[in-house]
Amino acid sequence: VTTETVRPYHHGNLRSELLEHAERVLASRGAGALSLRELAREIGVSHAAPRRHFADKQALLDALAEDGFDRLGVALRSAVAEAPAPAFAPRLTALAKSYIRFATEHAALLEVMFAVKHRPGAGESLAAAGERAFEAPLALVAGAQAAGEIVPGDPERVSMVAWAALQGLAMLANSGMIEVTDELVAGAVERLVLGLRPR
Amino acid sequence: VTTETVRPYHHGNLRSELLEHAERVLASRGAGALSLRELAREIGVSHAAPRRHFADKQALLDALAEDGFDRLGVALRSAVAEAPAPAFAPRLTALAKSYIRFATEHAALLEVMFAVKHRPGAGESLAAAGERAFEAPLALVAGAQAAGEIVPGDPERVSMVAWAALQGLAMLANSGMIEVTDELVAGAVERLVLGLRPR
DNA sequence: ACCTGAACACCGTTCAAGT
DNA sequence: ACCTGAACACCGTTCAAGT
Repeated sequence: VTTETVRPYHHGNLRSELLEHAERVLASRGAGALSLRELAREIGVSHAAPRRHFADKQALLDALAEDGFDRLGVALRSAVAEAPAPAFAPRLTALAKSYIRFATEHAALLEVMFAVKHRPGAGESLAAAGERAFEAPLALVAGAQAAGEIVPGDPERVSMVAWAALQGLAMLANSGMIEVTDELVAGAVERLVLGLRPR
Repeated sequence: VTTETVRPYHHGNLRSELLEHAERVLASRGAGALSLRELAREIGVSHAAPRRHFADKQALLDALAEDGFDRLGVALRSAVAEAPAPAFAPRLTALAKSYIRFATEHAALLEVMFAVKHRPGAGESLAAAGERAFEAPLALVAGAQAAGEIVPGDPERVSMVAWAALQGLAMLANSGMIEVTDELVAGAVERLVLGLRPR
């Protein structure tokens, strides 16, 4: 009996504490440093305990990715809302800067989010989270199409180039091959907008 | 004394055999399945033997990445050379298709090539290989600029959007989030070319 | 329902010793 | 110079057993 609070046998919120610690490891030491045993050790629980909440390591990674998509969605939504002007170009610029910021500030998380092969099983709820994150960008494109600001056609198809370009910029930046500045992002968006002009 | 050839104590070309086996594992089971011990086992050498040729696992991955960049460079060079017409658009299309083909056919290798953080140390020769791979695309852009086909300016900066877009398409395809067809690539290139038009 | 402890089959890395 | 064998400190996963 010490002054410390006694750890109950039933931890109570092990799942969320695992995710919390995992995110800290991800941010500070990268995806490669994630170890279920270490997480359990730090939380003060047996190495087999996480098994109750995540079937395996991949399940934990999927949960982290899902959470990441949710947070990305919030960032993108507010970026569109807070853009300096309601026209397409300024909004896409705001979106792009927000996306690049998120990607570079959460490099390891992004790696997990876009890890090769969204598994067919877990893909269910993870894919849904991914789609939700990109609702704001899609709505922006659809709106600009309705206003005749950009080329018509399937919004997903039309916005694919822009989406891919941002994804690529983020990735190249994170792998240390280029340095992404707000200026470079603005220039890239300018060309993307030109490419999407009607006619 | 059997009919088998006797394994000499000094293997002779352990380094290249390690790389060869590693690439097979990469292609068939992904980067996560790569194990130095397993490679050594399959080659028939002790688990400590690879240490002589690769300081650690990362050194092997770096060597694989460097080789990957070399092969990508070959593919891109011949794509430009074999394009249907010498103008910018058809050549960029050929380049894009070749890039996407390489990326999707060697998904795990691409993952290794663009793994987060090109380490400061090994980056030396790896970064050089990366730059060599993109010489052909850069030359294409510079040539098109000289011919007045696309906007002037630093070729690296000008081609960044296109490069990033292709990288993004490849990555999204590899992570199973989109399906990349030749048609989609052609459409993306079309918009990129429009965005690069002078004026 | 949730967690523990021991066990299994792996890892990467190091290092004295062999040829 | 190049490789081996044993050792160290880890992993993820499984499963009977505890509370």
